[in-house]
Amino acid sequence: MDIAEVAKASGLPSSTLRFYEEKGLIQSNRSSALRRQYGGNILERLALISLGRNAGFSLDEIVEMFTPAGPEINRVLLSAKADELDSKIKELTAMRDGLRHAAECKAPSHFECPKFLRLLNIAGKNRFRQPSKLQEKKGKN
Amino acid sequence: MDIAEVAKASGLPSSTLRFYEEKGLIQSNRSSALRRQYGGNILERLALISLGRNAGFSLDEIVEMFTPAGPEINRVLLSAKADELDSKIKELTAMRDGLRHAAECKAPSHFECPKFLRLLNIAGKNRFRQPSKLQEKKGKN
DNA sequence: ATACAAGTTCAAGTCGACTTGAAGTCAAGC
DNA sequence: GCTTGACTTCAAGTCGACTTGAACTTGTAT
Repeated sequence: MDIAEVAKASGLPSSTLRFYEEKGLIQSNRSSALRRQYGGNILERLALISLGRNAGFSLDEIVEMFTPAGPEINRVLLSAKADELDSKIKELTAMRDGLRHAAECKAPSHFECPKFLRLLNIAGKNRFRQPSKLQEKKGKN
Repeated sequence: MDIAEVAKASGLPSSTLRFYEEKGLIQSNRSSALRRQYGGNILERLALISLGRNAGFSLDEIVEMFTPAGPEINRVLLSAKADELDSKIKELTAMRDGLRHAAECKAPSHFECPKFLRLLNIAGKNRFRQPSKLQEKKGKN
């Protein structure tokens, strides 16, 4: 597959594909002179990347997961990420319920409805400055 | 409360408080010459903002929710946001389960384990380019 | 042979959410 | 009356994830 095909099939612009390659997220072999050619698993890989991004991972984190740097490290990382997702899910659930309520509540300002606030407080364990933002500062090299 | 107190109580640097004010997220009355003074509800408001950010709303979206621009519009917006959160929650849940499995799975590369991939595909309804990124392009005036 | 489309590199620009820096204001303490 | 320290404004910088632009090479069509 050449870059245009992959771009079309994935919906990603070719600039993004080049950028991902530069970041080490995907690979290509240069068939002819300098043109990129992609293998059949490229779409699956891109889907995975997109999924990871959707779940809140940074590109750097996704790179780390792809390359099994250390066998132990990755498992720990994965578990930790799962835990983060778990609390994020709880938060979003509370937020969703709060929003649903607010959409039906007749309080003048949604954000001042006591029921709404109570719902939100469930998620508000980590108020203000979120301590784990799902992507930590990572300081590459 | 002056800005230092709010900063300490909220954990937000004063630069952020000024920035939020500029964006219209919070207000202050200038007591003495030019120094900001904040009312008692400021912390609640900041908590709400933080919560919204955590849930994936942009600052512009949060501003819109605070100001009841049109009574109908906001309800619709809120419902729509709740729906978005709902699908996001489903995605994250699948991702979390996938990660949990991967953390225990003995496949060489986690992202190549078929069970992991199957789990992820549940979330993969919207593969690649995510169509609603939870923050839409909004083009302010 | 030449034009053209599609690829390439590399540098710079964009966007949201802040942060940082320079330069100035002001009340309080010495 | 002058320093100090906490505030102020405004401009510019940062960071991640891309996008855009300029300049260049290549394979195919005319």
